[in-house]
Amino acid sequence: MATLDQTDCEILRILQKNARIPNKTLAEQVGLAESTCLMRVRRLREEGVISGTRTVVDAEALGIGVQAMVAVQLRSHSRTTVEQFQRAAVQRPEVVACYHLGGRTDFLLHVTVRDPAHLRDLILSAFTARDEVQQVETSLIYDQQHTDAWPIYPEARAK
Amino acid sequence: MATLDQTDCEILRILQKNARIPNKTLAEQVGLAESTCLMRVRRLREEGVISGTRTVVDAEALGIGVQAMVAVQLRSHSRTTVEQFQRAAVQRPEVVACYHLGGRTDFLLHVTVRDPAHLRDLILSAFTARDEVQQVETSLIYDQQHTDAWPIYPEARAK
DNA sequence: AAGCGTTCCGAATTATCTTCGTTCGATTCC
DNA sequence: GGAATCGAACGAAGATAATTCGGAACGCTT
Repeated sequence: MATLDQTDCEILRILQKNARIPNKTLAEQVGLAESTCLMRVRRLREEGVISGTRTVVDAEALGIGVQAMVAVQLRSHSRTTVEQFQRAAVQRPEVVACYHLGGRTDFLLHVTVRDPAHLRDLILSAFTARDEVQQVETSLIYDQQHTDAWPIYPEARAK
Repeated sequence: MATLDQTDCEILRILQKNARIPNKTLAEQVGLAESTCLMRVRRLREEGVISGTRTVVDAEALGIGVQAMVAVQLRSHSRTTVEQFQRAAVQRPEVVACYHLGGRTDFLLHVTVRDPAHLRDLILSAFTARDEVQQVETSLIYDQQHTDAWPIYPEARAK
């Protein structure tokens, strides 16, 4: 499968920052005709390089007063145990991200809750209470920053 | 400032999943006329409830072969030290997210790299080498899942 | 019940997206 | 070498969607 050329990278960089930029404007910025630009974007979508679009919302406006990272260690690392915990974790609405890690901690859960009391309830009922969980360590998120575009490394588009 | 009503929540839930849904379709799904729906979306944008839109790309297609969470402990917790480290971390292109935490670890960095060698180079040169850094613990990300919509708690829209 | 503000609607306008036929340059195949 | 083929790009026309606008319905206050 073809690799991403410079124009593709440019398109991806712009679209990552703003998914709703008009195709017309995007075409101008990358120096292509509208139709050609549209074709490239469509191809990127069809090939799965672009997997979706998201609207970013303000956590505070949603009533999310507290965010935390919850590090979880499991008692056993059998496939069934791991998968069972993961399923339980991600189906909690408060859990917005679930990272399965190698190393000391097995899972890192990014949770979004109303307030400290809500956090406590969530952790006690959803994590600590589970049999397969050995240890839970919660850290409040004071501040978070996200880049608006992921890096692109040359020779990309493996699949 | 007004609170989010049920329709707003509905709109936000749909837009979080798909930022490029046509306004026409969105209006149908929430049971509003196009013009009214458009007005509500515009208001949400103006009020900062919607802070932007992002295109999600496939990490593998970008040449990102390895992702990791890097937990960093600083030697000092003075404001200047913390801010200095944070600035240095986020300006690295490989760092796509930087969480400032309370608790044992000070920072959690989500890094995206080509391969294990790249990871090693990044950690040694960007983190371990820094004076303000006391300890670094790296965990590979085996798997990650993100919810496609954050929870919305009643009585929202504080500001 | 009248006044006021808010929310909503639908049609007309404007802008954008998408398709299509064509051109151009590079590569391959006689 | 020269014709045929392929891929990528373009621009105009047609389809689709976004945006604006005047006015109607609703709920509250007075």
